[in-house]
Amino acid sequence: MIAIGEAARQSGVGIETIRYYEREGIVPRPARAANNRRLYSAQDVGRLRFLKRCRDLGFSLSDAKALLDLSEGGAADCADVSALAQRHMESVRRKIAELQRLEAALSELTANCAEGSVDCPMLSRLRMA
Amino acid sequence: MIAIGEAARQSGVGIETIRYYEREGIVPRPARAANNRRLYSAQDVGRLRFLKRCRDLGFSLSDAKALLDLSEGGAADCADVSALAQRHMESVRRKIAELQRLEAALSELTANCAEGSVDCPMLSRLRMA
DNA sequence: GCTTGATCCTGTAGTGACTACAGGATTTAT
DNA sequence: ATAAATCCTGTAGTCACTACAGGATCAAGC
Repeated sequence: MIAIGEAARQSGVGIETIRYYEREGIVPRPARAANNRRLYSAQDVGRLRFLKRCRDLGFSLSDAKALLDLSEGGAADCADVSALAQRHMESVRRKIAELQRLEAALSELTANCAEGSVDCPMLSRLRMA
Repeated sequence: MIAIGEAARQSGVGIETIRYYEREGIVPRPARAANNRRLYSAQDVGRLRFLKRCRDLGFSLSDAKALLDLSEGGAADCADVSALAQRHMESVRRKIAELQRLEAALSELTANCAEGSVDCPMLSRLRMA
């Protein structure tokens, strides 16, 4: 059993974030030492590492929690996991498309910029009625 | 001079958002009718439309405010505008790259999924020590 | 035994950019 | 006269943390 600082180091999840996950019920309340300090088992650290990986993959915290629950539930519902991941992938793809739209628009707006024209072409486009 | 609802319709900025911009000092306080209701001029609506376009291009509210200030300052500093836009474009490109990384990782993780294997391959990867 | 620094605790408030009420006043249309 | 729409102020909620404040405890070195 290790202290919260060591659990943070081993899992990659920050100390304050671990306490936040506990408050939010994302992870179970850990054991406590006689001095009231939190004590984490290897399984606790495993849960935190799992959550960290989900977050790094862009899953929302509630999706990460759902995946964790699926992972700990006896039946490893691969289909459920896959569906969740597919939905997330589609949202990632939509975000990429949206950002590419932004990039194209910005690129076009700034194209005629910095040519020393009297009125900045980007600003006039943004001002258009 | 028009009421806030009409200003919202004409600018595309929501009523609550307009009041929020006013509270935050993004736009000047508008005129008021005798009954204390806000009254917007064509210039006010123009400012809101300008901000809406900046936000739709992904600029932060403070960047949008900076662009608005540049737009209203006498000297249309095209170079400043361009620099701001370039910085924003780079952040957009970084976000695209990050999301593409996510997409690739998700795609790889789900590749072997839904094959009816005993243990879901995505979950086991997320659980790895 | 004492000091110093590291670590831990609880609880609260801040972030960005809105959004959603609550509870009330006034205006417009029927 | 009444009903529906619009407006007002003020506060709280969203997401996922992050940053304190203010204190307690612990470990290491002298």
